[in-house]
Amino acid sequence: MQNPSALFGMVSHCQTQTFSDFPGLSLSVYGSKADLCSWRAGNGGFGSQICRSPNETPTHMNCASQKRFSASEEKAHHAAKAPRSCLSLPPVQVNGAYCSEKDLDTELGDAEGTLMRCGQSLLVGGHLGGLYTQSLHCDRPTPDLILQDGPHQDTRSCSAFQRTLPGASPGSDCGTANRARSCLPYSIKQENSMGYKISNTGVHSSSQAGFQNCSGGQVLGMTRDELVGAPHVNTSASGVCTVGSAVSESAVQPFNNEDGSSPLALSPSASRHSARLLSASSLRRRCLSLASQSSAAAAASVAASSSPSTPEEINITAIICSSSQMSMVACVNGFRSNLSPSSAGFSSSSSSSSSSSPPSNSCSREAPPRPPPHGSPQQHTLQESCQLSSPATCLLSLSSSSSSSSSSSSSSVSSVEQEQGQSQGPCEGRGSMLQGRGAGGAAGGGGGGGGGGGSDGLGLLMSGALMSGMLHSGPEAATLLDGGQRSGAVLKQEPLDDFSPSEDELFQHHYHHHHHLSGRSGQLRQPHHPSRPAMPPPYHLHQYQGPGPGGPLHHQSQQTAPPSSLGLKPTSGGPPGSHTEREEVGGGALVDKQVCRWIDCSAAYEQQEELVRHIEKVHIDQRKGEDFTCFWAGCIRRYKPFNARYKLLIHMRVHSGEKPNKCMFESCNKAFSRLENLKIHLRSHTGEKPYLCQHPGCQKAFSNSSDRAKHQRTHLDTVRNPQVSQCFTRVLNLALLQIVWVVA
DNA sequence: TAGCGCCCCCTGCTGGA
DNA sequence: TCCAGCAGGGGGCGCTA
Repeated sequence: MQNPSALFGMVSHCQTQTFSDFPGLSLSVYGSKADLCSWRAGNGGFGSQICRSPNETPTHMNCASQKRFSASEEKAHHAAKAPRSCLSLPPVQVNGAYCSEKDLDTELGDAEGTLMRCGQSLLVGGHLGGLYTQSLHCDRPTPDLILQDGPHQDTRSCSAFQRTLPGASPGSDCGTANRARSCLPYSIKQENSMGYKISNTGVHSSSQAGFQNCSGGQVLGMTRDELVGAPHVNTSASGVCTVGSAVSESAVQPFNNEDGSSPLALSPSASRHSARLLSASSLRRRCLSLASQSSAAAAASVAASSSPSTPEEINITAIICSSSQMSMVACVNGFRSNLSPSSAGFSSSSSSSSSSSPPSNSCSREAPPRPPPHGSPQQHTLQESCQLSSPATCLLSLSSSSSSSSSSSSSSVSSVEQEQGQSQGPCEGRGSMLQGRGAGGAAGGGGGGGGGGGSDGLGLLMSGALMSGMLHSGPEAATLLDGGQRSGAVLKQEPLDDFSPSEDELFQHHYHHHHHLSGRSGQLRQPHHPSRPAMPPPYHLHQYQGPGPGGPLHHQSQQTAPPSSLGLKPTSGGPPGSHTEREEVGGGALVDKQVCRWIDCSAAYEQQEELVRHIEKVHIDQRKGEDFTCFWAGCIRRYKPFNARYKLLIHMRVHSGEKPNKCMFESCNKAFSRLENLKIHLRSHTGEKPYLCQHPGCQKAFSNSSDRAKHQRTHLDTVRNPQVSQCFTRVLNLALLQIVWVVA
């Protein structure tokens, strides 16, 4: 059998950052959904041949997903991989020490910043508490040494540590993208895949070049449109990289879904590098998973740019430039959140960020209620007492700021936040989402939430640092640590989508309930949010008579149990029964009611079946040709539409608790909302394990592909490199010191 | 032929043993 | 580490207008 080292995982959309402190060491971020399954068995010697030839086809892959390669996918693969070729690599030197294969075999596993020989793969991210484990694969078709996302199943995100050999010439066989990065050994390539688009090579290369060449400060000072429209930026003198058009493409676009468009809408041109589009959420996960790596990278950049004229600039630039795409985005967002629409200088904004806002993202439930809604954004920022360090918050910040800059006014965002603040205070249960939005909205609002945003960025880095166990002690560090921990905690949460549900949900619900509850708060809400996507039709379900006998029980019962119905908890897709409320009926008995939490709907039923019918009839069927968006309060999808009615229908089972697929085995009363899950469950009865490990020589079988994927990653985590680990340890320490210094 | 519904498969994540 | 469950996304297939 052919060695499955065929590396389909490469995608041209990548960014690479080099560290002047470590000549020849650079960080690249790759990504592609097409990075499917394959790994290197490791039988090649150091500097051995790599990769696949441009003519190789996916049929060479030893991959469980192989069969899934459709013609279009293959095309995508070929388009993406064709430019790549394989070269033999000589041993390379890292910080004065040559990396031997032995080194690679023994030290590389911990992931953060490791070098690999071309063709090798390794697992990264596994140390992040199981958070979004990723793998790297070295597939550098040039005489460079790369660590790059592995082609295994966890292909949705990729990061790579690329080490370029000083003086090495770009691989002649490199495609446009490769040439782009090869020509700029000290550059950053940002993955453009992020889902939506990244189009063709030409565009990519140019944008990538822009990314590689622009300075962080420049970029941060730019608007999203500028980022998009100005892919070419001069290279900073230090060679420190850049957030450039890559950010605009991969970071901004994916998260800028506030227009109500599906992710696809953001991709006018199909990507030739990715057979499948990535969801924004998955992208964020990816980015998050790279946090720790980015920390190290950040430190490297910090070291590289260690001649700061202004601390803020230096630090921020370092942080941002050094971050992986993910955390880079987060940091950018965080700092961008400090910028007003007119956008003051980057450094100044960052300065205000670090000085005017608490470094820690404390979330105190005892925080005083928010001030009146008409405060300035800055006031808002300062008054923001609950800034969870959700990276998604940062992402949202960017999204919000981006969208707000182009389509919605900052005031609109602020007003919503203020509404939220008024309605539920800064830290109510839904906080993680709402605050995320809050920060994001603040960012869009022109500086509001800047502190939070800035902290978020730091939080991400700290989070990564924490994961690496390299924190320094001290009050500042402790503060950051707290933030970082929070960040880390939030990182594991379901990523915020393009925008928080909180705004509309809260508004809708609060508006609705406040009206129904005779204005408990007495604060009138604005009926519309200008930046919101199309809202569900006004069903006026107050008058709707449900299909069930007696019709729906209206929500007035919420007067006695409003919290759950207000979606204050991120039940998002949450636990079955989250739609259930307990209502006191005549005689004092408590009866569970199946409450419809569709926006602007207050129907409640005694029977789940009635609720299911209600949802389907009223909320799904009436959607007709509209996008299939779930407007369930607190739904984690944040109004992101499904591409098919059926999928919305299935999704609604999450909220309704419907589980029509029951296990037919005796003594097994389990039921499932999806047939697929039932089938998987049945395997536990039958003992069927159709998923076989594809690793040569491994005969393990699994009942589901997920387990197999995890297992297969263990095969990748076999190489280590002590030198590189030391490098990144050092880099990480530097980054942490820098962060502490900035905050202090 | 396009649109739609349905299904299948893959994937990621989580929790528990 | 493995098992089990949940849920989303992409794509294929068949039916229908």
